[in-house]
Amino acid sequence: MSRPTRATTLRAKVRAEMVEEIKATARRHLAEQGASNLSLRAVARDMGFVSSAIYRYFASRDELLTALIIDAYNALGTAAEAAEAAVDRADLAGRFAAVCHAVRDWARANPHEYALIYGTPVPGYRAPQDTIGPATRITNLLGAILVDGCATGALRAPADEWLAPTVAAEMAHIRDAMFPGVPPALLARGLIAWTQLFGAVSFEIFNRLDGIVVDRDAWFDYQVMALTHFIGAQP
Amino acid sequence: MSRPTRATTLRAKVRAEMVEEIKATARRHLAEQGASNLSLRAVARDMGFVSSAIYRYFASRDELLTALIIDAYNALGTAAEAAEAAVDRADLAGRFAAVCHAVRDWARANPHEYALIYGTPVPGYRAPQDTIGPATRITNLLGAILVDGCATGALRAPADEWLAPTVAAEMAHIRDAMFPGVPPALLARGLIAWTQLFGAVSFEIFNRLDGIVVDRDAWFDYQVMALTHFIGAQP
DNA sequence: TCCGAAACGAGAGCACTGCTCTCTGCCACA
DNA sequence: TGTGGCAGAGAGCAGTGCTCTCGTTTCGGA
Repeated sequence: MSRPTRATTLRAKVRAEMVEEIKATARRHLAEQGASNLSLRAVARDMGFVSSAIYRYFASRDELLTALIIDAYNALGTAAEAAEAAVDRADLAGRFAAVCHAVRDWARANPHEYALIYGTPVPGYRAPQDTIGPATRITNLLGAILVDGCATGALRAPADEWLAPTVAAEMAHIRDAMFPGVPPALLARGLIAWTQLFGAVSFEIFNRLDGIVVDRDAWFDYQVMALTHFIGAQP
Repeated sequence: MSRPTRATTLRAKVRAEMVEEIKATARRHLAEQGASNLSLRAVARDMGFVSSAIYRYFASRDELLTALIIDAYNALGTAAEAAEAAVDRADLAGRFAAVCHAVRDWARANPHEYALIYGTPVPGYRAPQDTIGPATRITNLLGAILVDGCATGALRAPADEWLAPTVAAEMAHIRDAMFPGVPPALLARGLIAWTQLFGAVSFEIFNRLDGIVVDRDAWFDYQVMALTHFIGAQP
């Protein structure tokens, strides 16, 4: 305990690099064959050693998948945050569109990783505690747009909206916990926008649009426009 | 060729029953463990015979899954059609709500089957031709509401909508092929409603709402209400 | 009514999977 | 500098999808 966790002993550093390398290889396999076919043995083989060696770094296949899930959430979050940060703070519609397009672009570039985090939950269910932090980066980003809009007066509650009492109460609770100053009726619309964003991206990534919509870019733009209007932001 | 296909020879009948029994058993396993863990051997074992016997009826595990997918589409379609048919034809909002609630109810009652058809596409991708017919029953139902509304004048194109030329052209094409009389701008909204419906149900079924929304019924009602308004139907 | 063909289920076997356990060599650390 | 602990190898277990072969049963056309 004298000099206990010398943050990075050489051994720890090598180990961390190994972990990264395994994840990178697994990610490559993922991109080629999807999550359900991800084989620990194949990953090990690909790296030139035997399958049991992987278990020095990940206790199980599920643990590897969980690590990939967390990385995916973070990659998506980073991409969206970067895109949103590049837009003028006062341009709420622009910020919203930036998030939407960043999510879609990342999903199209990494469809299997997107499926990993926004597709069917694979086993009974997973989502250990470690994943919820990275998972909320997108919602925080969207929520911040509402908060800023309300703070400057650019956004206000939709006039003629009626919320069921329980819904209104839940929205108020979320507002108090995370998004100060956003009226329940507006927050509800924000939640719908969040749902719709991932619904739209999932439909595209999971081939629901095949044979229906050809110009996917234009169609997505239209959907973003509709959502922008729905939350009351001025384009 | 004299009495050639005596539609149901005894053998054919027994065979068909066997197929149904295998599917039923597989469906049971599915409900317990999800699609990725569905084991042909386990299904066979459960039915009291050896795994190779299954291959007399299904050429592969994927073929069994495809059969289950088609059944799932049909079960969902039947449920939605029945619910919608029970509503007064002139009550467009009621018909729309009936479809939405039927989809959600069926999904909650059969989450793994829902995941099978609206979750991540499992292998590289499948969706053989046989699945697209049953898959369109919901869209036809939703489209018919728009068609009827336009025919009676209860629905009209949203006034201030601007569609990109390619989107407008694609909507016009879909209208001509399937939904006569529905203006492009309204059809586009209908497509968004369709996307949003399954986006909302998927979010609920795939646990995205955990820790966010408690009263799922009220929340879904609210979403349906917003969509009803969005397509211009009077509640 | 009878016989050939077709269908059927059993069983062994192949190549693969995740995971465990044991063994050995080596090297970073105290 | 000596060594404890870590890394990787390898064998092995139980499970998977799928193939092939082999008797048996049973259907149905002549």
